[in-house]
Amino acid sequence: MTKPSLARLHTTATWLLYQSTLRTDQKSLRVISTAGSRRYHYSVLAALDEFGPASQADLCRRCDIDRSDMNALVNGLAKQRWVERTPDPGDKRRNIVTITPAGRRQLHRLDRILSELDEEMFAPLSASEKHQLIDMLGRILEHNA
Amino acid sequence: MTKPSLARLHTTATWLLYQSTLRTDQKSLRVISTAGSRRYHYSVLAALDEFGPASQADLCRRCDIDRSDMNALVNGLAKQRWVERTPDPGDKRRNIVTITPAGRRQLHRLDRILSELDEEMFAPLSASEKHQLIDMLGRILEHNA
DNA sequence: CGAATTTCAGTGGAACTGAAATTT
DNA sequence: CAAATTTCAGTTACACTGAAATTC
Repeated sequence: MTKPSLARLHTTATWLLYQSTLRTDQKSLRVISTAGSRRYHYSVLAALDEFGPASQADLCRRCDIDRSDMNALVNGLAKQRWVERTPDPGDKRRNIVTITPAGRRQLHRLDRILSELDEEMFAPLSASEKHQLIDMLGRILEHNA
Repeated sequence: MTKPSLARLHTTATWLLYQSTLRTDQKSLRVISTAGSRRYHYSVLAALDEFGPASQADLCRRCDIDRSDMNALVNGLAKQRWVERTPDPGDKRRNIVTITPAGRRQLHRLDRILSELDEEMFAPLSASEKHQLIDMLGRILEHNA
């Protein structure tokens, strides 16, 4: 579909942000699901890869994901054998979640398809513009945290 | 919550776009609902204000909203007396949707609170940066339409 | 005791799909 | 007949809430 031509919607950043996300999101969800994953598989696997094994609560804080959703996420990841969930011997409340070699492969698969998609969807921007966009979004994110 | 510190997520525009929107959206939904509206009340009322009475299908095309959702939207707007839905005498398949004076007042209310919010949420950006962001998002929107 | 962790049940707005009924 | 419009029923992913059970 073409973008709406409504004057006032086109001058509000919130609206443009929402609509842009809607469109980039549809595409990214499509390629993520063809890879057998969901959106947040990426951030959880990335967190485990970057910081090592962690409890679910740690992952929640690190990825900014709700505890309920994290539970369901780890269920799904464990079913695919992309992570292992083992009880923490030092603290019986906790699970320790660890990424598996297969999980790392899936992470790299997601790395690849998502960066391809990123290039495709932001193709109209020059390299410096894209860099600037990333910088601005990061600041917006922090400001509205 | 603070933003996740994951390295790769912070360099992908798609991800930052999604996360930024998530946060700006929570706030805008909150103020919209305190005004008694839903997100798309704004675009539908704006379209009626800007282009005059229209059929539901016209509104769908103009606002890029699904026909099912448009139906529900017009139901809600009509219940609040912000629009009137009358059969088109010239084409019995169609409804003609018209904005009421109360609808115009609601539109201006939404205009006000949304532009205030827009300023607040994008406060970290300078005027020229914000202008540039709006320009870039518009191009992304068109490119991924 | 209070606080943290995991887990489960459920809610709500949103985007979308498919199909029926009517009219052009 | 095909195409357009409205309407309804239902699905899906997601963000979130509340609460229970366990452990620190």
